[in-house]
Amino acid sequence: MEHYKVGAIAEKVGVNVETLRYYEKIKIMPKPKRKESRYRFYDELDLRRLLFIKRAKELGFTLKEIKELLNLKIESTATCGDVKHLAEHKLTDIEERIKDLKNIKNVLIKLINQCVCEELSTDECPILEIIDPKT
Amino acid sequence: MEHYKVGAIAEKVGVNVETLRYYEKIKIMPKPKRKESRYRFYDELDLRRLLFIKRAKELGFTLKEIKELLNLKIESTATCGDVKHLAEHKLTDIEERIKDLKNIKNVLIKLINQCVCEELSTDECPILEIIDPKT
DNA sequence: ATAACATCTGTAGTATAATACGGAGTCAAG
DNA sequence: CTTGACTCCGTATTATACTACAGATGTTAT
Repeated sequence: MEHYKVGAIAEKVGVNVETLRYYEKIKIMPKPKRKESRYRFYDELDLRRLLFIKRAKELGFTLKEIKELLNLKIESTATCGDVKHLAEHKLTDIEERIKDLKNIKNVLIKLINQCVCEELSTDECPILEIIDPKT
Repeated sequence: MEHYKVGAIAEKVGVNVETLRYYEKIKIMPKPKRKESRYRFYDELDLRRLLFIKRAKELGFTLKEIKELLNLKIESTATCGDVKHLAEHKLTDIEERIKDLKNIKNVLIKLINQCVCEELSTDECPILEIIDPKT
């Protein structure tokens, strides 16, 4: 199994070393193993987790929400319903995000295609169509 | 044309009155008209703009990025190429976001379907499949 | 073996995006 | 015509998410 010192994993993912310590403190990353030197050592699973956190943040999730996403797993029949409920809620949220991003995408495509330098309506912002597109 | 005092538009959109003043200060919302009372008055266009800002923020854009999106418009042949370039860049970004959100969506769906309370693999986090799905 | 560099801990500081507060002016209902 | 709600402005404070620093210890390349 591959393993990384804090500086190596930080560089690989493109975050600051201090960020890793911070994530450990707020318990979004687990406490890594230590060598006799007391240095932190991370593995592939940590790497994937960190990559996920980074991307989810870019997608607009807070660290709190990301923590929830990462803790979604079915542990027993007892909690199964709760987890399912939470996951369904997240799913709805994500479907709405996708929908809205697709709207933005369409407006951008229109904007780019208009960009053949035709005459255009004065100073109207095409982006505003996103929220309330002209039918 | 409909018009709103600051409290009215704030409530309609679901933001704080102070937030509107803040957006004005950082120039992401334009300076609204004032009545003799010096009260701010907003119109439908302001409303749409504010709604867009709110949603774009939830989608993970910073206020700086949202400002850029809102300023995307083709003003003259001179800047046409630049705007097109910027818009294309944003488009790529948005397409990647959609792709990643769809991955998360698929994992959540799988998770929800597993939720018929079958026996499940120990304590593996299914969410980690998102970044690097098992082929 | 001795620089140069990485990591350790704890604490302090920063950037972004609000959010709150104080004291004064404005509006609208009874 | 006053009283309570709304708005004004400037400034201060807060929450989130880092980011930097200091001083000590551990590692590595020559």
